[in-house]
Amino acid sequence: MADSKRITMKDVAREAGVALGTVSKVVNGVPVGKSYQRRVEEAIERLGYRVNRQARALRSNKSSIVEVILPDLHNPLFARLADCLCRELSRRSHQMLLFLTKGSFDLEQSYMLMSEQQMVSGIICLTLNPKVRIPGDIPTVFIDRNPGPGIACVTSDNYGGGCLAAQKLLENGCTRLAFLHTASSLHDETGKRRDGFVCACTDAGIPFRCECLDDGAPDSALEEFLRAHQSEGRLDFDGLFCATDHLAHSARRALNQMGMRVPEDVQIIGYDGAQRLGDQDLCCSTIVQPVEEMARLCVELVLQTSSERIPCLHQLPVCYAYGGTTNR
Amino acid sequence: MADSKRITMKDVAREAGVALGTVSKVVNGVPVGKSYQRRVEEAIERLGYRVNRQARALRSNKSSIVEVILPDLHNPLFARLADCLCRELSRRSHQMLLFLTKGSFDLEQSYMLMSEQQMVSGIICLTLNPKVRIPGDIPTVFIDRNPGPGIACVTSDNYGGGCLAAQKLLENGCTRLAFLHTASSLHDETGKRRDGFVCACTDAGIPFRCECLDDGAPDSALEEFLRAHQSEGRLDFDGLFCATDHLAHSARRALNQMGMRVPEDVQIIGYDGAQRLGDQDLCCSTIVQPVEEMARLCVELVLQTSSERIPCLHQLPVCYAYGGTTNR
DNA sequence: TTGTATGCGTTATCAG
DNA sequence: CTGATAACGCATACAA
Repeated sequence: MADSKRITMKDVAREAGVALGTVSKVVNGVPVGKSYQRRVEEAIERLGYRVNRQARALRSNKSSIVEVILPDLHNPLFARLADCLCRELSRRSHQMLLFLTKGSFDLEQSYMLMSEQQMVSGIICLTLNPKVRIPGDIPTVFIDRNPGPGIACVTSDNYGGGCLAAQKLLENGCTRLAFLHTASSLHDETGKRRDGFVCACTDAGIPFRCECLDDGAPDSALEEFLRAHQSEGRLDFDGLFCATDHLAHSARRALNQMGMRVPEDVQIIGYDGAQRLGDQDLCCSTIVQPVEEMARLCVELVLQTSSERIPCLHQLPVCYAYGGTTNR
Repeated sequence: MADSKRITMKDVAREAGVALGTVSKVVNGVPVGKSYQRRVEEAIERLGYRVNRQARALRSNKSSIVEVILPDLHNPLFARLADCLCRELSRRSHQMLLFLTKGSFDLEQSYMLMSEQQMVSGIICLTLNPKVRIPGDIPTVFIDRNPGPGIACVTSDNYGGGCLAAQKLLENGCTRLAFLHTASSLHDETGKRRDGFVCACTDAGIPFRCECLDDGAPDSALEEFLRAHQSEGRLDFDGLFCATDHLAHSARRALNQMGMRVPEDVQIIGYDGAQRLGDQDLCCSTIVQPVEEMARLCVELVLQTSSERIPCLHQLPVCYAYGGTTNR
């Protein structure tokens, strides 16, 4: 309203009595004569000049915007991820353009390709579609999905986490284990949670079973599963590893409704490290993903010059945390 | 890598054998000769052309990006807000550039002014700084903060919600009430939660007290408050309204640790409608904010042409939801 | 060193 | 209704 027209480099140049190019150099940190430097800086200050990023992007074919694609922000894990990514990008003078797919393959694909019209400097994404096509000429980092050689992937140590969950249940006195997951909670890299679990059980010579719940009606499928494994008021397993905290939480509730006590009758471990209210206590005993480190690494990888893309699969270590659904 | 250079309108024009301006018209839906229309569309399809939004923004001085400023995404309310805003913007062919301030006044201000270099088409923000300066020439919508005439503000009916909380506690048999909040949970519009609560108590002739907890160490301040109001194993109030679900959750935990039972000994109502794991059960009985509607309205207001900015304070209705910390 | 001129991909103006 | 042309704000190769 007040200032009807934008301040441009040309205005600064006029105000400082120098040429346009000189202003550009000062703005971009290119060395320039000492007195010119001062005059330009003063003019910038006086006029309140701010660089127009669109014009810069158009001209230099590079912007300070990174595109981030996630399923949603309801899942506390994704919310934390978005939070950390945003801060880390800010710290490195970049901005986050966020897209939410709700798991839709079509949306994943169209957002993925939107970079072609946006001139973003990179993409960080967590997609479900196993064969999403990526724009060839832009740095891309996947989370929990390994699209093949040359493309970076950041994930937690899912295999190790699966092992760790089994070990912790055994340490806590469990003798028969079970693993629960939904189809969507076990795509690509995260599928290794089961593999690690299975391996640890096998190594220990412990009986176990794995069950995949229908994504459509997980709650009723969950209840059905539990009833099928219950006889005379007891379950035929005493330790349960769930592929996500979300599932673990549902399982705990269903068990309580069936009159079973957690952790007395059955102990549960989830995966993610989701907290109840964002920054308070865990909602279950769990394998904690190092979200902050993962975010940092994603940003580092996506911003680094494409030349040095050495290792493409990055697995970050997880740890176990007590959250009330195990003995300790 | 594969395609070394971008496809531009010029390429399409050459391919279709028409002039540049004609392509632009087709792309922007401006009427054009039937046969030209077809030829251009075919060329676009054949070449896989996509409009360059930066160039468009530079030229037309308008982009499809809306800047959203929030404190963080750990708070489930903010996460839901960001989620809904993102979807709503998408639905209207816009993108969300997200900034997180963690409540820092400086960051709020600098992100607020960043729009000046980004050519965004609007700002939706939830800021704490009472006198943040807004860029004059860009549509801005505040959440939970009313910066004065002419600037749009979207909020839940905080006053009505405060009343409702008191009423519900009374309905559930409480006879002495208390209100708890932190400084940051009670800024500007949200302060009316207390006003409504106070008014309802006064009208009903019910004794009550209000207490402000130190933001720095809310947990210890909380405990101290509770102990001060406890004698012989009983509290001197039996109904507690907390300014946020977050606070309500903390209060419940602290009370449990002190050996008090919720809701038997004291009933608690929070504010927000935060869910435990994003889409599961409420973490306490609460006054639910209509987040989705608020997001929709924010987007509508920020995108509408600045001419018709009639009412500037929009209060959306809240409702009460049982979440286990009251009798019903 | 500093200044000048060109073009990034679009949109908008105006003359055919 | 169509086609050439001039900006938009900035970066950069090139000339001074």
